[in-house]
Amino acid sequence: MKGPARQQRANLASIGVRDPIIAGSQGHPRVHSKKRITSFDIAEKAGVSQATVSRALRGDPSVSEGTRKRVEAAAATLNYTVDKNASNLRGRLTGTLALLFFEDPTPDDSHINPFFLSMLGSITRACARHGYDLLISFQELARDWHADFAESKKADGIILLGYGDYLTHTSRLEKLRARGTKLVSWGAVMPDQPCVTIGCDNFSGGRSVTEHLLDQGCRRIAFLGDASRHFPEFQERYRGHLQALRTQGIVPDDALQVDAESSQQEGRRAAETLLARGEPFDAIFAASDLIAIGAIGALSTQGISVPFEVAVAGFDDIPMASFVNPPLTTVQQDTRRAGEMLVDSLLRLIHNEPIESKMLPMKLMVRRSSLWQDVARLEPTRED
Amino acid sequence: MKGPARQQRANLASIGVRDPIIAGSQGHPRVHSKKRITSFDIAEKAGVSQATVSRALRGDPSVSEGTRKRVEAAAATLNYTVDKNASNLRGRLTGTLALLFFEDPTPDDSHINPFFLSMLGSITRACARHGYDLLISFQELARDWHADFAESKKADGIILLGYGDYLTHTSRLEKLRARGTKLVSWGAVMPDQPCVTIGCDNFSGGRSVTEHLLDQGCRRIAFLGDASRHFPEFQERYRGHLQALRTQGIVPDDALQVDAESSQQEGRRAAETLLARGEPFDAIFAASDLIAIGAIGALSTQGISVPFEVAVAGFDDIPMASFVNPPLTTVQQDTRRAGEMLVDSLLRLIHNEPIESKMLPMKLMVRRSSLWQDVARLEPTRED
DNA sequence: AACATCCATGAATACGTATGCGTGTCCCGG
DNA sequence: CCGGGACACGCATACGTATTCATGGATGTT
Repeated sequence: MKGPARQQRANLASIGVRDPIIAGSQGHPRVHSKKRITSFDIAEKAGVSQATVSRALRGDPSVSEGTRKRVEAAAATLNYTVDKNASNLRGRLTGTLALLFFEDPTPDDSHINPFFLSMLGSITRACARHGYDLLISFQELARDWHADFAESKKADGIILLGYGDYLTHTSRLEKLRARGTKLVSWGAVMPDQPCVTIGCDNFSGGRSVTEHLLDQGCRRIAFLGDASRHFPEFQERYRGHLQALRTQGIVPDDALQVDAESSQQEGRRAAETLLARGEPFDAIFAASDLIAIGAIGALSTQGISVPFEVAVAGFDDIPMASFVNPPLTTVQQDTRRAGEMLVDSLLRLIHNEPIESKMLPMKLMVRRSSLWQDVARLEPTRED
Repeated sequence: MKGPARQQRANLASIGVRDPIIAGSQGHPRVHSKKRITSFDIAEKAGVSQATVSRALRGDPSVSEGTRKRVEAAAATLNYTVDKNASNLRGRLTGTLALLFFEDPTPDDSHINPFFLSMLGSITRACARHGYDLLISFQELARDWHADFAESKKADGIILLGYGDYLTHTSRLEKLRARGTKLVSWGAVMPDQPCVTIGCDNFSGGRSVTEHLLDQGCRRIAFLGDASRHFPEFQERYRGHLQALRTQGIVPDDALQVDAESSQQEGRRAAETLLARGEPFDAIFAASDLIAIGAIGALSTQGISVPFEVAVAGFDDIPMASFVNPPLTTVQQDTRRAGEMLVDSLLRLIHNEPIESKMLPMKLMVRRSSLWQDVARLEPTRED
């Protein structure tokens, strides 16, 4: 026993000086009692030490049952909550995952791409199920996003989400990985991925769309979507498209491909470009549903009937797809499963369990927009 | 001066013992140099004290220009980022807002209500614009949500979002407010609100829908939506509906109101219930677009034509509304503006500026689903 | 030239929690 | 009656930053 030792600090019924051990120097008299309730208060109330409070509250087995109950009761009475900042500072985990969302290059600012909204929903849900919070942050591709989040320690891991080639910022990703930052990304699963990636099988998806259109008897199938390497997902879909064509012995015609990013405006524009070229075509494979919907609008404006004159298929199966007229044939990405996988993978990574990139299967959803041949012209307009 | 004083700590070129002042006892030799880079390291590198680093990095004007530059350079070189946990612990702000999202009572688990998804998007954007991060958390109404977030100090303020009567958990809200928690909510703006609320003018919106239907010549207008006090928004819409009727001297018929929560399933069920009652009706005012869409499905199944036999209007103007067939007449809530206002208000609250509840105007969007009377049966099916 | 002033900086904490280590107590076998 | 566990728990400290107070030097004033 060395003197009066450091008393339990507690600010419940306490006065003036905060910390007796240094009371000699000069304690700020801090009168305004609006202090935060801390574990010391709980400790006092429960008649134990702060350390025991901490242990009790986080379920340390070395605390006896009775003590735990008392502590919990005291905490409940005082409406005490652990300060996550302090907790995170001391421990090293935050119980939070970060979602970095990369904008489409065309931020039309009004609506977020519905597909990502859907992913957002499922990721949020998956996080909730695991007891994690989700920190969301929009990012412009140009910015120094890696710096902001890397070590700011606000999250235990990062999920990268977005269309486009954000994954090609390899140097940044490398830096992150070098520092041990845990991250997984959504996107095209490519051979030389700089980080673990979960994505849908865009290649197979693309192939099955084109196969379906070919089955309908279409022969000149246009592809609307940016096929450059800046949009790996689109590129994969395009590759699938080409392979399906070649399998049938059809030689792809470059004149039937028009670049477009994922929005209705772009889809409309692309379709108009296509029409302006004067190349005959009997089907459109749009790299995303939004493009498809925009394209249908353009065709419709020009009095071209879908699907009777031109069959159309999209990609993503956004909720809208089944409600447009005609209902849109498309490829469904299982966003629910995808979100879960992203979160699961990230959590495993955080716990140092082995994980690897994975490709999810896709499902072709055939609806009226692609039923080109001799199809029932009977039912004029009904929901699917 | 008491002895060698506590040296600048720095772990860059340092060896073994971490903290010289307690070196006497026994310092863990911590060999693995995977230590975090701290402001002390920057301080050493820049030849200043840790305090100066902190000041320089957060733009304290008392730091000279030269010093600041040197510090910034050092920080950049070492890839240093401020540890938000420590920073938040010391300062009292987190630079983060929390969004508590209350599930619809019917969590169909696959898709989030599109209206809220839209709000989510605009809130996220607004936060980003203000340089705040957004922490998202789903909540079940039953749970002790107030405890979890109140003082966990992960966020500077809270936005409450959800349909339903979560705002009536007055005791919880009171507790929060008593503790000085900053919060704003989205919802029906009612007289005795327990906290600042931003909401749309549901009453006027409801009234204008019914006025429009009356203008079309409809006289027996059914209302599909829960009109109980558990859904204040719906209730307000219903009140607006009733007022419009009474203004025209029409006596509301209780048989024309069917409870429904906001989902397609519920809409379908409600419409079936209505039909089963055998009461004649010539229009449906659905309390939300999802309900409306479900109802149209039910009518369509029974071979009842919309809008020729029954006019239908919804509420919310979710993206889908303009794409269903027929395009749905509805009331637009300006989610973009709403999200901005929520964030703005919360930030003001945090900065102790005065704010008050506010109601946003709504806009009636007339589309084909409600054009009941002598309308052009010409155009069979075209996008809006 | 002496003194008040201002500026840039350093020293010393506090923020609230988690945890390694040590200690007192109780129980049991010998 | 004693030694050795096992068990619960308290002590002291570190986590990394922000801020208050003190300080030393440069500048301005009479």
